[in-house]
Amino acid sequence: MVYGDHVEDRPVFDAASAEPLYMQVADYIEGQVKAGNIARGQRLPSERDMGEYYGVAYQTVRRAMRELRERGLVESVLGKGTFITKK
Amino acid sequence: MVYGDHVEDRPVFDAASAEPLYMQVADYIEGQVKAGNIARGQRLPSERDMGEYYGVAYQTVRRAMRELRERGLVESVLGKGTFITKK
DNA sequence: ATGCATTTGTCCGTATGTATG
DNA sequence: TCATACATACGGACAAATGCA
Repeated sequence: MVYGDHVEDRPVFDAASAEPLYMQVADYIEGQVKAGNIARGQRLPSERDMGEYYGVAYQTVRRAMRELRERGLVESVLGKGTFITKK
Repeated sequence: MVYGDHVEDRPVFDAASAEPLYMQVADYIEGQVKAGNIARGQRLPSERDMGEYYGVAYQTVRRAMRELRERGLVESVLGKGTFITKK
């Protein structure tokens, strides 16, 4: 999947929420995977692209990715990208 | 020496290490020279071949060669190859 | 003299990792 | 949180020099 393809509406994240932005992003992506909208083994868009797409900063996406790595949902490979773990 | 001849086990480089990959490669080759496993004046395998052999990208090998040139351990000649300096 | 293969050299694009303000 | 910069790493493409048939 490439951002630009229309798969679902861009989610709206609330910077004023008690829930940190990066957590909202992480939860959203986890939800997309669990809903089957993002396949296992699939590569996510670059962190920079996700930042633009979601309207949040690069570092916020990085925090979200770190969160997802800790949850075991994704794996990041330097120079290649971030991938949804097989299971 | 050609890679394919068995001289020593392929080293395993750790992409997750704090030590950059190119530095690990450079250090390994310097170690091989100092250990006498690679002779002075000898030509190294091509940078592309070393990349395949070591499981790293061509540009990463190039970076390692630059490091070794700066250390004075090797000299590169366009069209010919990279050679271990006499001293 | 003319190709052809080999090798180093250069550049670009993409991506993650780290650090700073 | 955001913006920016730099380092590291990979992949592809092309150029330049060398050597050989």
